[in-house]
Amino acid sequence: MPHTTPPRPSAPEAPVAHATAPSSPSSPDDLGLVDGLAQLSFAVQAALGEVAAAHGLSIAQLRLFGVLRDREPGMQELARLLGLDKSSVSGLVDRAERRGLVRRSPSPHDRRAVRVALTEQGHQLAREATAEAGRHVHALAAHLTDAQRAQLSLLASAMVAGPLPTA
Amino acid sequence: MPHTTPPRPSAPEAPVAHATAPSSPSSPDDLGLVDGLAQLSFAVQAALGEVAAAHGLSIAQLRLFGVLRDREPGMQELARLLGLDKSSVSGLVDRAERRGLVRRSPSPHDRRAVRVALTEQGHQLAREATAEAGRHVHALAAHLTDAQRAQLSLLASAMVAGPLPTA
DNA sequence: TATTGTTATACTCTATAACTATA
DNA sequence: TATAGTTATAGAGTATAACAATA
Repeated sequence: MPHTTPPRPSAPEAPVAHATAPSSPSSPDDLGLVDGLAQLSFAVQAALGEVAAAHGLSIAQLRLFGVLRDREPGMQELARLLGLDKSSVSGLVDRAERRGLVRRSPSPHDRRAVRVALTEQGHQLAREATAEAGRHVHALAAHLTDAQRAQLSLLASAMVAGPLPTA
Repeated sequence: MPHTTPPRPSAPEAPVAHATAPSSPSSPDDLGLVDGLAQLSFAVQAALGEVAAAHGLSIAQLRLFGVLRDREPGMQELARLLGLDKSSVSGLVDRAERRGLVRRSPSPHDRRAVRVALTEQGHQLAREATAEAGRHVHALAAHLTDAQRAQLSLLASAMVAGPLPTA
C-alpha cells in the first residue's frame, strides 16, 4: 500500500500564523493563542495521520469510520456530517467499499436512497484505529500533569461546544 | 478559481475517536482529552481552510507561506520544515511560483541548490492571510474568558513544545 | 559516491456540473 | 419539480522511483 496520503513522519514545525494580530503571549514559552492552537492542530492531525497510515487509511477515511461507528446514514446525511459534498462522499465510500470495510444497502423506505454501514471487518478496524489514535493523541500530552490534561480537556470541549445554550 | 481544495463550510461534527481507551471525562460537558483535542484540531483546520480558501489558497500553501515569512530555505530544508517529501514541495512551490507568490533563485554557494523566497506580492498575501487566520482562530475561543484563553494558550504551547529540555 | 532538485507516475481527496432514478 | 445518489472531469496534494547536475 504505497500511497496512503498523509504518513507525516512526525509533527513538523510550522508556525502558520506568526501572531501578527490579536494574541499577546505573556511568557517566553507562550506561542500565543493562535500559533499555539494552529501548531497543536497540526500536531494532532499528524498523529491521526500516522495512525491512519499505519492501518492503510487516510484521515478522511478515519473520520468516515468515526462517524459510522454509531450510525447508518444515507449519503446526503453522511456528507453533512463530514462537511463534504455528496460526490466526494461517493468516492470515499467507494474506496472503502472496494476494500470491504463499509457496505451500501438499499434504504427500505426510499428507493433512491442507500444506507452506509461498517462491515464487521470495518468495525474491527475502526475499533483498533480509534483506540490507537487515542493512545497517540494522549501521548502528545504525555508530559503534562494530570491537572493540566484535565484542564485542557475541558477547555478544548468548551471551545468545540460553542457558547453555552442557556446557562 | 473553482478548485481550492478545502473550503469546508464550517467545522462539521466528527468525533473520530470515541474515547474508547485512556481518557476519562469527569463532567458531562467534557468530551475527554482525545475527542476534545481531535475535534478542536478539526475546528482549527476548518477555520484555517476557510481563510486560505478566501485568499485562493489551500492549507498547504498557507503553511508554506508561514514558513517562508522569515526564512529563505532550500527545497530540502523546506521539505523538512513542512514534513513533506521534496518532490511534494517541488509541486507546492511550482504552483505558488506560477501565481507569482514565491520565487526560486540559485543558491550562491551550491550550484545544485535553490533558495525559495516570497515575492512582494507573496509577502503581502501572507500578511493578510495570517492576520485573518488569527482573527478566525481567535473567534473560535470567543466565548472563553480571558483567563481561559491564557490557560489554553499556555497548555497548547506546552504540548507542542514537548518535554522541557532541562528544567 | 552522496546530495540537491526535478520529473514521471499514481493514487486520494475534493469540488462543480451533468446525469439517472425516484418522490 | 425536488431530492438521493452517481459519474465525468479537473486540480491540489502527496508519495515512490528514476533521473540530471553538482559536490
